Formats: sequence, C-alpha cells, structure tokens
Amino acid sequence: MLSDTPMRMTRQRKVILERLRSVTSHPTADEMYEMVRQDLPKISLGTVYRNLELMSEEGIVLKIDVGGSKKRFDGNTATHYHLRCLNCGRVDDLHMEPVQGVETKAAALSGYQVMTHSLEVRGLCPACGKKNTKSQ
Amino acid sequence: MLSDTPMRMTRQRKVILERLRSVTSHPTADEMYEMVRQDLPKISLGTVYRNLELMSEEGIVLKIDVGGSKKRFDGNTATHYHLRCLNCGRVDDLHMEPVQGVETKAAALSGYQVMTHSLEVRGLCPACGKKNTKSQ
DNA sequence: GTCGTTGCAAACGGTTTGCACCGTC
DNA sequence: GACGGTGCAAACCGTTTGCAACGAC
Repeated sequence: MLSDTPMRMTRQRKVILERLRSVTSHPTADEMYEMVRQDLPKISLGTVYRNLELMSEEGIVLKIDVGGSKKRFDGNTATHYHLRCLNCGRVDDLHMEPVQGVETKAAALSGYQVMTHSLEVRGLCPACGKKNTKSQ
Repeated sequence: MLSDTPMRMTRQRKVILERLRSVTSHPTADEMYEMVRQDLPKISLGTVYRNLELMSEEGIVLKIDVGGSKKRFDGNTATHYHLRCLNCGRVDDLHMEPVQGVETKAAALSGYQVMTHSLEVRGLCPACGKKNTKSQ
C-alpha cells in the first residue's frame, strides 16, 4: 500500500496532522476542516478529505470507519477500541487491552488473510444517558 | 425504541423478511432490492430501505453498520462477529463465541450505558487473498 | 522545471423524504 | 373508513473527482 514516491510535506498536510494529533476526540472530516481553517482559512474541504485519506493509507493516522454514516479520524494509530454514543454520535477511546488471539483464531476459522480487527461498544455516553433516563 | 402501534404485515414486508432470512450472506439494501424484485417486480427501493430500517429498529433484523460505505443487513439477530474483505467488500460471519465481559468492563471504565458491541476482523477473503499474492 | 498538490465546483452514490394513492386492519 | 404503507421522484449529505493554477523538491 505504501507509495513509492514520498509524500510532499505541504503546509496543509502539516496543519491537518498537527491538529489531529492535538486532540483526543475523533473528528469527522468536516470537524477537521473547521479546525484547520483556523490556521488556513482558504483550505478546501476536498484537500482535507484527500489528505486524511492519504495519511490513513500511509498509516500515519487512523480512519475509524465503523458505524455511523461519517468516517472519523484518529491521530493514535495503535490498535485500540472505541465507544460510540448512539444518541449524539461522539466516539471515545475504550482503554482496554486488545483481545488476544482474535486475529489468529479468525484466520484459522475462515481462511481470511487477516490484517486488523476492531471492536466497538455502543450505547449512551454519560451525558446522553443522563438526559435519556429523565426525559424519555 | 419499540413503537406502540404494531407493524402491519404487508406483502412487501413479508417478502423482504423471508428473503433476508433465506440467505446467509449479508446483503446491502440494494442487493435486497434485487432479490425482492424477483417476487415483487414493482417494489420500490425506498420501500426496501424503509422496511429494513424499521425492522432493525424493532429488532427483527440486524443492521450491520460497520465499515464500508454501504450498510448491510442480517437476518440473524444474535450477537455475532463479522469478517470483511478489504478488497471485494464481502462480509462473512465469524463463528466465534462473543468475548466475555467486554460490555461490563467498558461500562465500568467509561460510564457509558452500554447496549451492544461488535467486532469486525478485516483482511482479504480466501478468493481475493489468492488473487492478491499472484498479481500484486 | 517537474510533477505532486491545491482550491473550486460539479458529480457521485447511498440513503431519506414529501406526496398522493393504496391496502391492511 | 382510518391511517399506516407504498411507489415514485426529487432532495440530501458525506465524499470523490476533473481541472487549471500553484508550490515543494
């Protein structure tokens, strides 16, 4: 997957990466666009998409393409799990050690050439859980 | 989530459910549309979407909203995991017992009101794996 | 100077929705 | 007969892409 010609470090690329690494949330491309525009008001949404895609292919950032209609991005590329709020859509890290042996087991059971795995726990985040028990 | 007024069992609804339960694959809404059209040539794609959505809310079918741009649907609502091919997009069941205690642990760690979890293993399916080692 | 990258705007693809008619209860 | 469901088509929304100008190397 790694391209042969190295990625040029453009101003846009640099800012996107810095911004993504500076937050612990898991922004959507759109949220990234808003963040980056504070530094580069003229950047286009297309550029943000292109760079997030490219950097996720290079393994520099993590694309969280799991549940929900929007993709989210994560500056932390180590394998880790996520929590997603079914009400407000926010995504948090789940600080839990990855399950041992899933990939090996899955490969043995299925014949797939396994590359990664992800686990997502879904429910209501503390804030939405509170709202929900009161009003609904 | 369960609505107060019961769902009317229309011809469309019945056929969609039957067809979904008759396959072990994990069709997209579009694939469901093609399948159902064999019985009901005049059905509209919108109806298929509406019914799959509705039935997943009722817990009659499972919406697999995990990776990839298209949602997929599953007639088997028991918690089970999936394998996804990164090349051709096909989704298979992973016949593995669900990981014990993830939900409780996640709830304790995060304060989320946990409802479900899902695990997805990604890689190349046997067919694509074979192609890949030869050509690429 | 080359050629990868950008900004822009238009296109895309999956999904949702407004509407008037239809059919289940 | 009421009212939820349907078919149709248009709208939606996140994402991708073609293009000419730009700028990193």
